[in-house]
Amino acid sequence: MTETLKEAEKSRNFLEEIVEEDLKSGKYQSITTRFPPEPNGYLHIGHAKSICLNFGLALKYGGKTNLRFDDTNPVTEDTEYVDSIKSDVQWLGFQWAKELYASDYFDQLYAFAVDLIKKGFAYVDDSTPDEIAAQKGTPTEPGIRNKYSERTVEENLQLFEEMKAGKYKDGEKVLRAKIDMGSPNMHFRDPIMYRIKHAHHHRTGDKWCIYPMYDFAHGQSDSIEQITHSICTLEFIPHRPLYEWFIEKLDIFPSHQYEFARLNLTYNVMSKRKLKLLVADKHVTGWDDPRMITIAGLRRRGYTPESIRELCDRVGVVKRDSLIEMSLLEFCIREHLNKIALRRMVVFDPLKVVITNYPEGQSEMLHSEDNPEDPNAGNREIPFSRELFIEKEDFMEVAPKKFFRLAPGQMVRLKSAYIIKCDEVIKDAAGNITELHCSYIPESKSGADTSGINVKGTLHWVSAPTAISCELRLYDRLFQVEDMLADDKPFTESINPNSLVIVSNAYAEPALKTAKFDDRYQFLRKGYFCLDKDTSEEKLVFNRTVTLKDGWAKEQKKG
RNA sequence: UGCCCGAUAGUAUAAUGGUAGUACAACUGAUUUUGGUUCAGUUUGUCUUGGUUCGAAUCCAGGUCGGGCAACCA
Repeated sequence: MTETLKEAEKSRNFLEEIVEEDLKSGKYQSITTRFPPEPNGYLHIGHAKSICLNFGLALKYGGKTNLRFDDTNPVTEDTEYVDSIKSDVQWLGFQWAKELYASDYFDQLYAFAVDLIKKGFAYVDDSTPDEIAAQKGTPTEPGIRNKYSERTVEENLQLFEEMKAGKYKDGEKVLRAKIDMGSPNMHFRDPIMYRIKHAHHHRTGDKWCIYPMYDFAHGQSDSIEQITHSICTLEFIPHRPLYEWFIEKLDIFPSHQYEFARLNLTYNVMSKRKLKLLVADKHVTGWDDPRMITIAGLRRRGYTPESIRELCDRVGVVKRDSLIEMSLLEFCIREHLNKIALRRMVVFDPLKVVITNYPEGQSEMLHSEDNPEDPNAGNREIPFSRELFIEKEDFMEVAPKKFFRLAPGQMVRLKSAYIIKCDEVIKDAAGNITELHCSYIPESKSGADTSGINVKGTLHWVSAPTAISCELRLYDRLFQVEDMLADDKPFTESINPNSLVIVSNAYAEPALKTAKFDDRYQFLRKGYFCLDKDTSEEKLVFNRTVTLKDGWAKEQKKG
């Protein structure tokens, strides 16, 4: 074990420090956390950070984590989202102790509300939403209490029961906590606990027409489950005193809330509302469009759970806002894919090459490693013949001196095959290059090279007679603005028009005919790819997960 | 002009009163049958002003800057 690794092990984030202290002091024998999504959209990579944190903490310290759906607003929620969330959490590699729903606690929550009414801490308010907002004051001016706050306990009890019984229409009445209309914390100005919604709930059906607000559901749900560490994002900090107030007045298990900074990524939006809009307005093909930073999108794009967990590990857990560079996510996926991806050759933009000194009709099978990083990955055979395809961009008629590829009179190696020399450039009447005539060095066969020739460049290639056609989907960032949160424009105006480029007819080596959905591929010198679900009998479709780092592109930029 | 958070290289994070370190990014170079990988190296940092202290990124005070809070959303 190296010195630096020891150091790294010693370094704990602030939540780990809190948990360790709580365990050490005997405050808790073991910890329980929860991941509490609202089933109103698909999970994104920001949720992945929360998932890794909540499940990771419990895993590290021998505790449990519940998956609890915060389903207190029936009009936005749906079982489609419940299903997707469950499968995404599992795909990320985590297993919850219990699958729970805030709606499981509706009866208990109602009883809690009755308890608070009896204690004089809650009242039924008939004001309209506008009136309530007006009476709330502003951050710099205190609010005012209305006459409804003076209702008796008996009156409140009866009215609340009538609300539950469906006697009133949506918005006609609310139940409010009686706290402090002059509090500098806006959340203390008699927050709404229950509102009337005659809406069908995805789990409780039509049993209820009143639903608890987040503030009156979350802390108590935590408490019911005996959550020891309730971890949420920074914007809930002002809610914490209220979270504690309800628990104290109800005199129930004291869960505690801790806040960390949500994950932000450059060139991305991290808001369910915005992601939903991208789907609804068809800027993308769906929640699992490979350009989306949803878990489903990343999965389809070819990201591995390992790489996403690695990112969440690396970004850290702190209380200050941050914006993580996409290059870190790309580093994480390249690091993993480099280890596991099977190497294959695919020509995106073909240029025909005829090996003039290779006999017509002849062919041979060449051996190549499936992954040079992993000797256990095995080998495959690649056909070689007189007619090949190489990448158009790998040939230049007039080449700069650092161009280590093909040019008239120049030699390159064909990966796992022979060294070839470009003898002649064939053009059509319009002057376009149609093919290259090259000669190969028979003694330069890969693995048995006795030619003594050293070449700077190695190209990928595909034998023409056995090439198979496939479609390639090349993805780029969905947005053009680095910091989307700081951007004033409507976010849809920053969409990258080139976020998807389709190569409809690329040539692949025959081994890809049997490509599998779970396998990851590196198309040599091009990038990492995976099979897309749109693949059919007639057509193979591959998604580009991420490009390879491109040193040549950098060199060119320098001019 | 209220209240609550926060501030360490380009980005992110560590140092818990005692040598400012790590990763990503960038840049050099070596290796390479992927201009990939790998390896070696370089550049860049404690918001500010005071105070406490032998000693401050760390503690205290003022300021500056950034974020959040006035949904019958979560």
